[in-house]
Amino acid sequence: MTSSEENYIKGIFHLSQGGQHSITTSALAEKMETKPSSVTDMVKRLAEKGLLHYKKYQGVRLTEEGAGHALKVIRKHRLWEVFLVDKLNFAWDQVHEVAEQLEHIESEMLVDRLDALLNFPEFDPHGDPIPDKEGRFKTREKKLLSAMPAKSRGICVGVKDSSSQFLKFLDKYHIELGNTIEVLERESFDRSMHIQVGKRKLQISHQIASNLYVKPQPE
Amino acid sequence: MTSSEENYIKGIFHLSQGGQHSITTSALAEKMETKPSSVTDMVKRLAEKGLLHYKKYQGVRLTEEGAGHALKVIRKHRLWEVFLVDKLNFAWDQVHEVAEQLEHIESEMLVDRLDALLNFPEFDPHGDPIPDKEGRFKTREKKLLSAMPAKSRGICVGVKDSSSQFLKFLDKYHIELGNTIEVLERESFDRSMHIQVGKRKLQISHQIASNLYVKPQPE
DNA sequence: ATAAATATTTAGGCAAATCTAAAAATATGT
DNA sequence: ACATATTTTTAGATTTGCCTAAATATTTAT
Ligand SMILES: [Mn+2]
Ligand SMILES: [Mn+2]
Ligand SMILES: [Mn+2]
Ligand SMILES: [Mn+2]
Repeated sequence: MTSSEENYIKGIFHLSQGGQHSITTSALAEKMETKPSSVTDMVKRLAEKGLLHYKKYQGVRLTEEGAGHALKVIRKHRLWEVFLVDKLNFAWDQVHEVAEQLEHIESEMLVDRLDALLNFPEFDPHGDPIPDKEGRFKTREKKLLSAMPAKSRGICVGVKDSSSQFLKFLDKYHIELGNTIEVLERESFDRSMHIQVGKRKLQISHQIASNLYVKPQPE
Repeated sequence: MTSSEENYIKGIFHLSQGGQHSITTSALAEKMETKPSSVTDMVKRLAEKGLLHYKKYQGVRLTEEGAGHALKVIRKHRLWEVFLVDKLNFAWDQVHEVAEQLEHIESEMLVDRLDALLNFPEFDPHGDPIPDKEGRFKTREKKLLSAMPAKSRGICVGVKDSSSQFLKFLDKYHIELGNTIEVLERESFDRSMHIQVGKRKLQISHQIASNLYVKPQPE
């Protein structure tokens, strides 16, 4: 399987996580930053190889085999991200591009040994779950901070937007995965929020709150 | 630069180390395990990009830029080999294939941090020198064991053949880089040698002796 | 229900990297 | 020197992955 094929499979997998049964040509074209005609070409090849189901004008859906392959690529991507952060001291906004390359390296031994070196991490630096050898991964209860009511608390467990700009913004305000965040007050006018992170109080816009995942805490 | 282009540049660089001024199309075709006509195509493209000098029927020679690029790829290849052996416990006969893939990953930060993680190694698991950031590398005096006279001693510092079969053969007889090897006697008939490795005495064929490099020791 | 807008596919082309077969240049042997 | 052998290049095809423009199917709006 080529890198390009793997990227398409991964793109389809991610779009499928959004709940849709079938992924349209145009949605996939947008995701892959390519033209719909190129997508049609590629999905025909992938259907040929048994990695997805494709009927003209009906969009695509991964086969078991296709989804399995997607999970392997995602596993590699996220393990490499952990490696870059934990072992090479990359910042969490610097790892994605390199992981995009490393995820295509073929060697089962490499992946498994890397997994062991990193102590079998269950989540990547952005809070996304890492599939194990069999493709299984932990899910955890999480809600967008923007969906949390006033007076509630949660632990920051992930980001929805993992762009370098957003991650650097979080760094600037010292918001990290693992922090406890309490919602002090919600402004209905602009949907901004007053929150407390550890001892610090700050006000964040809706845009920020709607890209941070928290695990709601009791009490 | 594509992986394929990098592989050609690396192939030419290695052939050039054998002393020839100019590398012929057929020599390169053999090295790259491809057809001469494919080589002609590729070297035209590489000449176009300024990575090598090419005149029809005259063979090729790397430019400064081409050689510099080759050194970068070789640096990455050998650093990754060290990583696989030192950090992921690969055997020295298992690293080459994976390093062939990893050497094409593009990220200067990755290479430099990896170098640091490994404590700036100067030689790879097969005894080959690792170029530094500027492309400079240590050379050390080394001779083929087959060229050592009787009663002489040397330290095993490298292999000429780094095929998995040869490396596994050395493992089987517990011959490792760093071992002191003494030549006890040379058989002129079949050119086999009686050697002493540490406390152990053994007899090795010319084929083995002519693929092991030693650094001659005084006395 | 029909027309207009939108989405998707097809057709035809291009660049990279490979191949085979044929042509051209170079090297070798008597 | 000249014929023969070898090496190298060219010509033409193939596959992957992409493009643009045109054709076709589907969806939406009147
Ligand atoms: Mn990523
Ligand atoms: Mn990630
Ligand atoms: Mn190697
Ligand atoms: Mn090596």
